[in-house]
Amino acid sequence: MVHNSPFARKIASYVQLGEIEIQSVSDLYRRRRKFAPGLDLVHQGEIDQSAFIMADGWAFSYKILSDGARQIVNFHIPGDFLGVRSVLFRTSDHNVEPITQIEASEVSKTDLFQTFSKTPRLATAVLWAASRDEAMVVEHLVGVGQRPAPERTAHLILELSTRLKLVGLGDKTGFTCPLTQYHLADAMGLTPVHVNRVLREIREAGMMTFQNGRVTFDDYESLVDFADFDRTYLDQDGPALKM
Amino acid sequence: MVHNSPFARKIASYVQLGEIEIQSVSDLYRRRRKFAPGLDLVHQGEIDQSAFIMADGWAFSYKILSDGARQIVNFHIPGDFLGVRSVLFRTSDHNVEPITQIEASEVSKTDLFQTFSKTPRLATAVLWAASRDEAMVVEHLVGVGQRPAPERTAHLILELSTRLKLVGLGDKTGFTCPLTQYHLADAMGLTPVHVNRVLREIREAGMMTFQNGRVTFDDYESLVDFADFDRTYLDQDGPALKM
DNA sequence: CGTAGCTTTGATGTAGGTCAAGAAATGTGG
DNA sequence: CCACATTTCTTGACCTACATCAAAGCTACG
Repeated sequence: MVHNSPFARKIASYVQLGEIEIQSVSDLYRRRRKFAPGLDLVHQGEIDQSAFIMADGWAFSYKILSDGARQIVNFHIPGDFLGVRSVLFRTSDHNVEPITQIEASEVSKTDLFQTFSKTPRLATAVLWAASRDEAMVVEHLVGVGQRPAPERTAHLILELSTRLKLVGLGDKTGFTCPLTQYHLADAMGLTPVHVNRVLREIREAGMMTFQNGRVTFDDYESLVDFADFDRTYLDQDGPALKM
Repeated sequence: MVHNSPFARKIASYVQLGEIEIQSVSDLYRRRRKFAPGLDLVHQGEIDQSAFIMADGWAFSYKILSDGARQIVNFHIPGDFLGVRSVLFRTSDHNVEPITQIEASEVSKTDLFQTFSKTPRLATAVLWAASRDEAMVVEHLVGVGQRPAPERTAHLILELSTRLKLVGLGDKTGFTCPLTQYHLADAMGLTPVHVNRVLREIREAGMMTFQNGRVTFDDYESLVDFADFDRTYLDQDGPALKM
């Protein structure tokens, strides 16, 4: 039922859902639409932006510099609630583009605020998710600023794996992954050519294989070790619910 | 009076402050303490963290990797409200260290929520400030990922200048700046040695001088141009107040 | 079944890192 | 207010991680 949706599954792992919350989630969830790959669903500078709950597929948010360089800020997978910030506060300062065909529910500002006042617990969960996203951006900054390319790559893949496992996509052995090496490159501030070499290196070290739309962990433990990946990162110890 | 404080000044530029709001701000503001440079006021992993309103001095938030590398995530100046995220949601995932001696008001979780329910307009302003901080982190990621060192450096300094001007510190000619080249290096993912060379280059190009605790703009227009600095970045067109 | 988007590899270039060491500045105790 | 210590800054010589340029082989799907 509702709990089968990635969003509900994720939310439920943060807060105990009661009758009303389940109803609200299911309301938000019902109005799903499909979006084609490559067509931005959020763009920079737009006002009165909606938020989106991702139900299926992959997307990414990014910024473009005047010289055409693209920095991918984060990837979005099923269960993600994206654009909370733009909705709450003003114009969007970034773009969001689907990688695959995606299914997402558009949540208007009004809907969001109504849901918030009806079900404060849900509001907490949503804001908690937003705060998790922020932590991820910080982690990306740390990676790009301080980690060498191979470790950075391993770290990014492990982060994705962790997030995917939380919504029931993929497991310890690997996951299905529609990203191209160009996506990885723009997320990590590297060239596609170098990403390719780094992936080969990691593969030849027997740690992980990124090929044919699939990531396979050949030695998960070594990879975690190599990337210096914090296992508690993205762990939900739950939000400050007692408030 | 109250409006002379950097925090009130900044908040007032977002929302119209009424009687009650001014009172609240002034309440929060009164309980100031001094903190010595070098002693972290927030550390990673700590729970039930307070937020802080910076009244005077400079600080920075950062993360340390296991190999000792440090990534500075942002600098904090008077008027900044820091730690909103940690307070609202859980344990802190980063550290905050004062650069100079600072004066800051500690705002407990309880205080914050009380203020929020008493003065919703203030809540909006605070969340808006938090969202601005997030935008800055994204911009830092873009810089570290895509901009060459000289442009990156120019951009960071211009960002600081813009923020400082908003709270009445510094002007078009420059600002007082307690940052060392080590700070700049760790914020930008460069070595101090290279930062030094880049600063020289920028200085010799007649654009800006970073010396003796002061940044001087020798040719502001060229610098903005060189850094591809968006003049509307950090502009407050105001939050979504009509809600 | 062709053409456009990916991936892979090689040869070569360069931005920025590392190592080293002296010069300024800044701070501290007497 | 001066010696001395420590932290910053600056510069030079050299090195490496990653970029650039180029081209060939894959894959996919219209």
